[in-house]
Amino acid sequence: MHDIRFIRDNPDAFDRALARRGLAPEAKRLIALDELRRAKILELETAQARRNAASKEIGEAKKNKDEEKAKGLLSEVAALKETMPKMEVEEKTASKALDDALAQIPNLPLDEVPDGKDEKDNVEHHRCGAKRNYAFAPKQHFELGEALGQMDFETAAKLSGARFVVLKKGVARLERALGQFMLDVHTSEPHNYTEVAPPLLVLDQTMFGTAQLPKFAEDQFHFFPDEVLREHARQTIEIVWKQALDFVTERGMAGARAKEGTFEKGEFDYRVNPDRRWLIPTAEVPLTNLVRESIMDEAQLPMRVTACTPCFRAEAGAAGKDTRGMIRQHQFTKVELVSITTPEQSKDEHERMLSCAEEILKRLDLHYRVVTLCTGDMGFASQKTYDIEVWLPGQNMFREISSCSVCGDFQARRMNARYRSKDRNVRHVHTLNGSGVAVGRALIAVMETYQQADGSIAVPEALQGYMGGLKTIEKQ
RNA sequence: GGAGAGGUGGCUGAGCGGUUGAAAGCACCGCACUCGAAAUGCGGCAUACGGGCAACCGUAUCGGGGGUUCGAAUCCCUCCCUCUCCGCCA
Repeated sequence: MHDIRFIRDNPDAFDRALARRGLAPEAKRLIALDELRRAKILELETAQARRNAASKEIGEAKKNKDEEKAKGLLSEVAALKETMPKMEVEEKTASKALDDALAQIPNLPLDEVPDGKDEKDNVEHHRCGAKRNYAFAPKQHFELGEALGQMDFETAAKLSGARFVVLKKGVARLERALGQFMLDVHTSEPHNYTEVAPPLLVLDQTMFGTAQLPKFAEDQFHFFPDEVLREHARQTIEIVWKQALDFVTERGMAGARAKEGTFEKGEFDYRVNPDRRWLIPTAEVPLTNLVRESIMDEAQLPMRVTACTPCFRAEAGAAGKDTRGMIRQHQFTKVELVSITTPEQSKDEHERMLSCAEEILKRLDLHYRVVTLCTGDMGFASQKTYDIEVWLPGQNMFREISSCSVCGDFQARRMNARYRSKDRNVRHVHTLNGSGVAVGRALIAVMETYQQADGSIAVPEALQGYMGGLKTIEKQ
């Protein structure tokens, strides 16, 4: 969420930054909404000030037994109160219009972020490790997993539909080992993140805080309690029934077809609904919101937290993409890193976070590269993002395994997360998040990288302690 | 799920219809005292929004929303949350 005062003071810079993301200018429209809002506030507050002053005068007049004066004031307040409800509604409407518009606008890229349209314009930052040579044609992870009898997509589809998997035996344990290993690395020196086990189900305002809402609702899984859905259905039917009745009364049955499709949905607010819960698409959501609506002490910053959680994504826009294998699932495990910092700390923290994520791949001895995302490929809340792409020999390409973003105060504004600086001022914190790393995709990378000619998987040294000393995953 | 108690500033805690944005204490900041520190004394100390070049002024906020009233932290309704007891349950 942007600060409207910044936009007011720097409309051209704001629009130029949006243009770098390939977006149309917004400053003029936003400033107009803001002016309307402020005019309405002024109008309302002037009336309230008069009402309050008059009320005090009434108190005094009554104390002085000046009934005449009290009466006059009373009628003045009565007249004022006639017009005030309308002002209140107008003020609320104007403020909401501005807030809604602001909530739809993505964060601005930092100066050093490369301009570009899509992932083809991302810029390689550096590489680590090298492609291995195989004396055979390397297979993809699902070929390996299915041949081992430890990765079962068909059964998963029976249970849950497409984009789920059932893991078994060594492969299941390998996934667990990866998560444990990553958490252990991040919670010890020198990374020093604090381990957190957060809720996986969150409220609307929490999803709004990290900017999954309102714009990306279709990418998420959510649910309402049954009684809320029943009530909604009841209201909708009532409204449709009434509209149909009105229409028929007005024009007779013959004209009814013409109006097809125009029946409105009920007055069910899909934007903020206190009865709704969302499955988290990433632990970034609960971890970042840990500090929502609070004022931190500067001494507590930077605050670093990590969690290993399941993540749930509807993958609505990815129909037909990566349909084979575990690359793109509705449910996957991920270790997430989140830092809460002061504005001065966030840029260094971003580099630090990237190196923490890289450390995992180094210890697993996986080949990867780091790219700086271009303006057109960055996420909604991000000011700057590094992706880590791991080499998959079976797929013969680099695939994203981590994404580290610095969000500035964009999320902090939405969450109202602040800190008290040493000079006693209260300011918004900066937030950062990154995968450290995606466990599902790390599993894929390990399987494809460590595959052997006979289809077995060598267990990386760093993981053997987590696998009870197991050195090879083989068919059983 | 049932019964009861309660939600006030960073914390503890008063207020229960009219200079109460809110006593008092703690914490914190400044000053004095001191070679320094402690102790003590004096002063300061909420957030957001709006207006103003500024000094400053206004509005809102005592869990959320709604109502009564000229006026609500105080009265009424409703929702949420916390605690205690009972029931159910992984």
